[in-house]
This record gives sequence, C-alpha cells and structure tokens, in this order.
Amino acid sequence: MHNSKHSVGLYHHLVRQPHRPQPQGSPEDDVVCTTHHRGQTTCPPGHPQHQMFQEAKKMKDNNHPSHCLFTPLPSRRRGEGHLTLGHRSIVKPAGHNTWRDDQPITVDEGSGTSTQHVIMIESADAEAAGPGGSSLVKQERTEGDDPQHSRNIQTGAAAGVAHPVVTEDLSTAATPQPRTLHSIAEVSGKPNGVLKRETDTETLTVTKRLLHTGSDHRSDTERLGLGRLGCPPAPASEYLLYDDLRTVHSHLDSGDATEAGNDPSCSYTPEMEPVNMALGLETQTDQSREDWNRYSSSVYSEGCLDKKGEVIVVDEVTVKVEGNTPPTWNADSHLGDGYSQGRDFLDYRESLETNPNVATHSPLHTLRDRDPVFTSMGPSDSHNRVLFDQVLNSNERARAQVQERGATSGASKKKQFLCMFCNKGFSCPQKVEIHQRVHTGVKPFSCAQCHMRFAEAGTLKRHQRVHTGEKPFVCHLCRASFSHSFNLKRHQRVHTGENHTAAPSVRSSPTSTS
DNA sequence: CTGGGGACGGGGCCC
DNA sequence: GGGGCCCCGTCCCCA
Repeated sequence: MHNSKHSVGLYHHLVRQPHRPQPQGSPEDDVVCTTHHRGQTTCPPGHPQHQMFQEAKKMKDNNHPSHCLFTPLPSRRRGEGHLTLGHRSIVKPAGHNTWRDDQPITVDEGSGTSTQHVIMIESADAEAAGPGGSSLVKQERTEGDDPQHSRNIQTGAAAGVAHPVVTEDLSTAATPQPRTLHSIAEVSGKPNGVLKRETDTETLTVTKRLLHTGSDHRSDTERLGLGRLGCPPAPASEYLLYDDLRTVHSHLDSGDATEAGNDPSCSYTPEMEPVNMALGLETQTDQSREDWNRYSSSVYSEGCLDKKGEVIVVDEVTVKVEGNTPPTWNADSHLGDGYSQGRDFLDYRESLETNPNVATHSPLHTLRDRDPVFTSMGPSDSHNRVLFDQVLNSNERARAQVQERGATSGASKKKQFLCMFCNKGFSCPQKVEIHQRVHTGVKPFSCAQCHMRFAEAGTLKRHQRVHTGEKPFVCHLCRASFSHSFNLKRHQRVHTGENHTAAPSVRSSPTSTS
C-alpha cells in the first residue's frame, strides 16, 4: 500500500494552467480540474499534477526548499485568496444537471450576490478520469471588480493561495438524488472564485470540502481564531473536508506551481486552513460540524502561539493529505513522492480497518450516519455501501476486542486518550492533539527565517539550530559537534563500534499500538 | 556517516 | 494530589 504525504496545495483539484495552450482554445487562465487519469500510463501534458510535479521539480532543482512549495506566506498576508464567507450557497440553474459553457453562477454571499460565469468542460468519461472527474473550468467574473481581484481569482485557484475547497451543495444533497453527486469547488479564496462541479457518474466521486472563509487581513492567528491556546473560532466559521471512500485523498489544493516556481522567495505556499485539511469523511450537518469543531478545537488548542514572540510564528498551517487510494484507481499516488519528507501518512483506510475505536471516533462513521451525500446513495451505490460496512464492521469487532483487552490491562487506563484517527492511546489530551497533527498535517509552528513549519515547538526549536549554526552536542572523543542530540549519540557509535542497526526498535508505529 | 525532520515518552512546573 | 501544559530527550527515518 502506498502511503504518501503531501502538503495540501500540492495537488490542486482545480489548477490554473497559465502557460499551457488548451486544446479547445481555452484562455490562458483556464482552470483545470485535476483528477486522476486512470488507465493512463503517463500523465497528460495538461494534467496539472504533472505540471506541478514538473514545477516542483524545477523549484527543487533551483534549491528551493521543498517546503517553499507549500508556504506562500506573503500571498496570504496580502490577503489573496482569503475567503470572506463563513457560509454561502451556490445556485445552479434549474434544469441543468451539469455545468457547461458559460452558465452564470449566482453566489449568494449573504451580503450580496455576484454573478460568475463558469465554463465547465467535462471529461468524456468522468469516472475514467478518476474521482472528481476531470473538467476544464473557466470562470469569469462579471461583477465589476478590480483586475487584481480577477487575477486573484485565477491564481488563487491554482496557487492554492486561497483556501480552495470544495463544498457540498447541501441543499441539493439534502434532496435524495441518487447517482448524482454534487460538489462545489471553491476555485478562489474569494467569493467570486467559485465553481460548481457536478458529475453524473454513478460512482461516488465526491470530493467535498467545506470552506472556511475569511478574506480578512487579520493575522493568521487571529484569522484562525486562535485564542491564548490557539483555540478555534466558533463553529460558524468551521469547515470540513471530506472525501468519500473512493475519493482520492490527493485531491489537494495545489499551489500554483508555476507561480511558486517563479517566486524566488518561495513565498507562495498553498496551504489550507487547518480545518480545511483533508480529514475526509466529514459532513456539515450541524451535529457533525459540532463534532468536528470539538476535534479541531483540540487540534489547535495546544501550543500554537509564540509565547516568546520571536521565533515561533503561528501562521497558516500546512496540511498534509493522506494520499492513499485504492490501488485500482490510485493513478497518481506517485505524484507525492517527490515532495514528501518525513514519514508517510497513515492510511486512513488501513487505520480504519484496524482501528477498534473507529466506530465511535472516526469521521467515517459520522459520514455514514450523517452525510447527506452518503445517505443519498442510491441502490447503485450499494456495493460501496457494502464495502464500507464491511470495513466498519471489522473495525467494530476489533474495537470490541481491544476493549476486552483493555478491561484486563492497565494500559487502557494509562493511555486513555485515543487518537480519533488511528486509535493510538496517549496519556493526556495534549499528546493526542499533537499526535493527531500527524493525521491532520497541522503545523502551527513556523520558522521565522525560512518559514518551515513544524507540528511541535521542540522541533522548531531544534530546527533553528540550522540557522544559528549552534551545535551544542559535542563528541568528547573527537570534538565533533552536532546540532541534533541523537546525531551525537549515533556518531559516538562510530567510536564504540556499536552497530546502531542491531538495537531493536522499541518505538512502535502509530498504527501498531491501537 | 551526517544532517535534519517526524514522532513520541517522560518529567518538571504551575494551577 | 491531579491535571494541564510545556520542554526536553530519544528514536526513527530519509536524503
């Protein structure tokens, strides 16, 4: 099974292709729905992921730190792509099952309505294109606005500067419409950057993300609503991302690799709001939102502020997305290989299959129980449903087994705080919160020098020795110094002749202890 | 073999 | 005394 870790924004569901001529005369600012080209051995030239891969490679070749690809702080600080809405609805013209040509989209922003034109050129075979389908989307803004704004629309989609997300048309989803799934893609971080994608496939291919919006210019901390402990804002500003079982997790909001590549400062970081992360499986019913808020609250409640005000910078959060997909349709799983650093993400499905607590903690269950899309699946989706239930049932059985074991051991008492994703137990909630960043990709700690992000404060502190050149760990035998304590210890094995590979690992993987 | 990030456990401090 | 919070040490892994 392939596990890959990406920063959100690496793969963008909708990616602008500014410099590639489109086959149908699409303008240079066309937005392309990036999906998976199943059955294709090579990525099509226009495939945004292919492009991003190339651009990322280019950046890497130019010695851009890899993280720069995903850290467009300045753009964020300029306010580009910030969403202004906490909630919105998009009205699809009646009688249209799909968006085509230049249909205006009315975006009800609550305070006003703007009209956009979305050109969607659906792929010939949406399903063949993989989850999410493949569509060319052009959007125009007819509402009078400044050119810069329009530019933001265009770039925001690709750059992920905004918080490109895909939302679900709840009003539509609430209505039983089997075989048709809806999603609204937030192309830009601004209200005008909205498109709606609708596929008529019979497969569950929804990639939906509810938006967190806020095109304000507050600091990231403020925008995130982080309080003293980085607590999230009220539920009204929450947003969720959820994929269905078949949705490729690598439907990431990409950065505009082209722009990023052109930016010598590596300042464009297509990051998402922490809560936009591809946790998948969530829906925006009130109940589930509340559940998620509880979760996200815990996620951001710890250590997100720089108490010293010097080096630990709270900023946007890089979100990692679990890129595993079923092998049969994960045509793009390789795309993340060039970018990931550190260990791979846990495979959600794998964790779900082994997670005994998934029945009570996994958003997957929430999805099944509450997601209007999920529940609206028609008979043709029964197969998916069966598979899904099989997974859940196995999880429940495992959960019961673990509970039995826990009842007879003291471990359950000592590590009573369980990760909602992998069910790993921890001794205190803070540990869980930190641990869950493994799954969520939340990295609240940003280096002021290089904007690298870290999930833990200690890691940032250690990282900064890279900049300071401090190497406090000195070998007393050879005077070699190291910035990393373990590197010293490892180095000393050279002197002792100890085979560092001989020592068995006592650290268990996050999935092995559940 | 080294550099460096990810992840986690443990301990200290404070309330 | 217990829990929350934070820091540090440690190990793993990859480049």
